[in-house]
Amino acid sequence: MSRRSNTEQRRAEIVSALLAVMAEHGYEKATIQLIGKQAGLAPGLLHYHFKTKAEILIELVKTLANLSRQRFIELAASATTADDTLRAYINARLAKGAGADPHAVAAWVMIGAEAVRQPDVRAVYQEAVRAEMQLIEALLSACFGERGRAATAVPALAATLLALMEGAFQLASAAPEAMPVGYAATMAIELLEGYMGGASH
Amino acid sequence: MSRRSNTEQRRAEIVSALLAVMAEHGYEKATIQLIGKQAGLAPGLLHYHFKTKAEILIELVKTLANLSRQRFIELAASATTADDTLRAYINARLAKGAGADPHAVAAWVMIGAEAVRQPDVRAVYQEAVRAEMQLIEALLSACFGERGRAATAVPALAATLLALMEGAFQLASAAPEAMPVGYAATMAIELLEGYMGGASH
Amino acid sequence: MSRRSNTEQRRAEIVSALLAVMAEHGYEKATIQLIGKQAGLAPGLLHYHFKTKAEILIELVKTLANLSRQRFIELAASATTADDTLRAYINARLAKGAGADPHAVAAWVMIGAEAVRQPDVRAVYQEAVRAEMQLIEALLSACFGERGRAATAVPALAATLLALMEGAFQLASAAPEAMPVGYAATMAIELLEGYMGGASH
Amino acid sequence: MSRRSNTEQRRAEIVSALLAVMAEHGYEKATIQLIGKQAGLAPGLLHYHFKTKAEILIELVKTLANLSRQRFIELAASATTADDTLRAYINARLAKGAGADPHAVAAWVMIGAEAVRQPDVRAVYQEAVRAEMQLIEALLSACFGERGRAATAVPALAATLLALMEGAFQLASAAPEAMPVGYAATMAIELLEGYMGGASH
DNA sequence: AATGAATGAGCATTCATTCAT
DNA sequence: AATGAATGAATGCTCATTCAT
Repeated sequence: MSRRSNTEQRRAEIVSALLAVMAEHGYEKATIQLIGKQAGLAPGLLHYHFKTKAEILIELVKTLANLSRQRFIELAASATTADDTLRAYINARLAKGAGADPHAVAAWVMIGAEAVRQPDVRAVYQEAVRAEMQLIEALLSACFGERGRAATAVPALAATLLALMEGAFQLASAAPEAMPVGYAATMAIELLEGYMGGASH
Repeated sequence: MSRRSNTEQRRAEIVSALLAVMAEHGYEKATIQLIGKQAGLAPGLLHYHFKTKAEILIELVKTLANLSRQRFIELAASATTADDTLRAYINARLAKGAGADPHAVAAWVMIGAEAVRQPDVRAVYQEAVRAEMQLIEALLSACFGERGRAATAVPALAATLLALMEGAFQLASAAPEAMPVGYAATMAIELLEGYMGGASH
Repeated sequence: MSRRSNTEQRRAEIVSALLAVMAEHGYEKATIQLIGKQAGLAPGLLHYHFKTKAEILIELVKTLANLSRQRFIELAASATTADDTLRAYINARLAKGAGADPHAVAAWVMIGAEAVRQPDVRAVYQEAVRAEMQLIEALLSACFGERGRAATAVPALAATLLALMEGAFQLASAAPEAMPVGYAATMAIELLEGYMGGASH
Repeated sequence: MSRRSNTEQRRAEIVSALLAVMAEHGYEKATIQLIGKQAGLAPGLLHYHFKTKAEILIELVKTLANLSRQRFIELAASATTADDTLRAYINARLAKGAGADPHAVAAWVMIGAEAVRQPDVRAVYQEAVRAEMQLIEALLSACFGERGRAATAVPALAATLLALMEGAFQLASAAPEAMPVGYAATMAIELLEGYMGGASH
C-alpha cells in the first residue's frame, strides 16, 4: 500500500553530512546546500526530515556524545582494574589511532562555540557535559577506592580532566603544528597518578 | 593645525566592540551593523578603518593575546620564586576575580573555533599558542631548576597546562552550571606540584 | 465486484478541508500538506484527485455558491408572499443562527480576494455573482409586483443588496468587534421596504 | 558631514509600489523583488527601510485610510448642509471619476482579506473601520438633526452603509462586468433618504 | 573622517508538484 | 487509490561591502 519510511536512515545520513561539513567549514558556513551535496540529497529534503538547521545540529550533538561513550565502552571492556578503566577512558578520548576521528573532534569544537550562543545547543551540550562529569567522577572514585584512600576533591579533579580533554581537542583542531605529539593522553594519566598516589603524603 | 588622526583610537574602539558583540553572538552573527552600534559608529566607518571584517578579528586575536600577557606581567611582578611566578601565571589565566573578563574568555572560545576554518585567523592563533607554549615552558623549566631536578617532559607538560586552560575557558563559557566553582586554578597548581615534586621518586 | 470509486467523496472531503484551512490561513498559506492534514489524507492523494491546488479552489467556489442557494431554498419553503421570500433570502444570507457558518463566510472573503487576481477563480466567482444578481432581481421584481408598483431600478437595487451582503461578510470576518450586533439583516430589510414602499410618493 | 536621510521619501515610494503591485497580484504574490522593481529599488533596500514585508503592508493600510479621509475632506469643503456633506462622503468613497483609484480599491480588498488572517493587519484594519464608523455615525446624526427627527438606529445604519461600500469595492474589483454601472453611490443615497425621510411615518 | 543609503549575492525555509512503491 | 519521500524553484531576509555626500 504505502511507502516504507526511511526517515531514520535519512536523518542519520544528514547528521553525518553535517558532521563532515561542519568540521571543515563551521556551523554557519555549513549551508543546507552544502550539507545536502555532502549527503547526496536535494536541499529541500533536509527540511523534510528536519524542521530547522539547528535541529540537525542538536541531533549531531547527541550523536557525538553517544559515539564517544560507545568508544569508551569498547575500550573499557578488557580493563580489569579501576586504573585500567581510567586509562581506557582517557585513551578512548585522547589517544590518536583507531577510532579517533579528527572530523568528530573538530565538529565538537565548533559545537562548543555554538553552545555559547545558541540556548538550544547549550542545553544539550550541558547535558553531555554533566553526563561526562558523572562518568569521570565515578572512574576517579573507583581509583581512589582501589588505592584504599579517601576520595579527595573528585569533582574538581573530574572537571580538570574534562577541561584538559576539551582543550586538547581545541588545540588539536586549531593549532596542531604548535603542539607536541601525543602529549595529552600520556600526560593526563601521569598527572592523575601523581595526584592520586601522592596527595596524602 | 589640522585634525589629529584618531585612527588608532578608532581601531581600538572597533576591536573592543567586536569583542563584546562576539562574546554574545559569535563571529558570524557579529554583523558590521551590530559592531558599529556597540561602538557608537556608523557601519561605513568600520570599513574605513578596516578593509574587511576578518581583519578586525585578526586584530582582536592579537589584542587578546597581548592583554593576557599584560595581566600575567602585572601579577608576576611581586613573585620572587619560580613557583610563585608559575602560580601567578596560572592565576592570571584561570582565577576569577579582578581582571577576569568573561567577555574576553567567551570571545577567545569563538576565536578558537574560527581558527579551525579561517587560515588567516589560524595563523595568528597559532602564533599566540606558540608564544604561550614558550612562556609556559620557561616557567616550568625554572620550577624544575628551583627544585634542583632535571626538567622532564617540559613541552608535553606545557601543552597539557595550556590545554587545561583552553578547556576551562570553553567549559566556563558554554556550561558553567555544570562545573564546580573555582576548580581550575587550584587543581592545575596541585597537579603540577604533584608531578614536579614526585615524578622522580 | 471491484472497489467502488470513492473519488467523488474524496473530492468533497478535500474541498471541505480547503474551506476550513482557508478560513484561517488564506489561500496561499493553505498548503497542500495542511489541507491534507485537515482532511486526514496524504499530500500526494490531493494531486491524484485534483490536478492543481487552484482546481480545488475552483471547486470550493462552486460548492459554496450551491450551499448558499440550498440554504435559501430551505428557508424560502415556508414563505407565501414575495416579501416573505425576500426576507427569507436575506436571512439565509445574513442572519446569524442555524446554518450560518463563519468558516464559509471567511473562506468566501478569501475567495473574493483571489478572484481579483486569478482569472480562473474570477470566472467562476463572476458566474456566481451573476446568478445571485438574477435571483435577487427576481425577488425584488416580485415584491414590486406584489405592491402593484412598477419595478424601479431593480438591477441597481439588486446590486446594492448584493454589495451590502458581501461587505457584511468582509466586516464580519475582519473586524467583528467594531460592528454592531445583528445589524445587517434587519437594516437591509428596513432599507428595502423604505425604498419600495416610499419611492413613488 | 553626513548624508541627509531620505528614509521618509523612500518609505513612501515603497508603500506606493506595494499598492500598485498588490492591486494586481495580491499580497502574497507581491514579492519583495516585484515591489522593488516597481519602485525602481534594489530588493535589499526595502528591508533597509522596513523591517519586514508585513510592516510595509501595515504602513499601506494606514496610508490608504488617510488618503480616503483626505478625499472626503476635499469634497466636503463646499457642502453646506448635513445632507450635502453625507452626499459628499458617499461620492468621495463610491463615485467613479476624479480621485477614484481602482488600484487603491483593489488593494483595499486584498487588505481586507489579509486582515482576516494577519493579526497585525487586522489591528490597523479594525482601527480604520472604527474611525470610519464614527465618521459615518456623525454624518448620519447630523442628517437626522437637520430633519428635526430623533436619530434612529444610527450605529446599525452606519454599519450598513460601511458594509455596502466595502462590498461595492469587492464587487468592483472582482466582478465589474456583472454589475450595473454607477449603481452604488446613487442607490446608497436614495436608500438612506428613503429611510431617514420615511422611517417615522 | 564620517555618514547612512544602496547593492546584490547568499541564506534558511516553504511548497506545489512528481513519482516510486 | 494511496503513501510519503523527493525535487527544485521561489521567497523573505541578512549582511559584507561600496559609495555618494
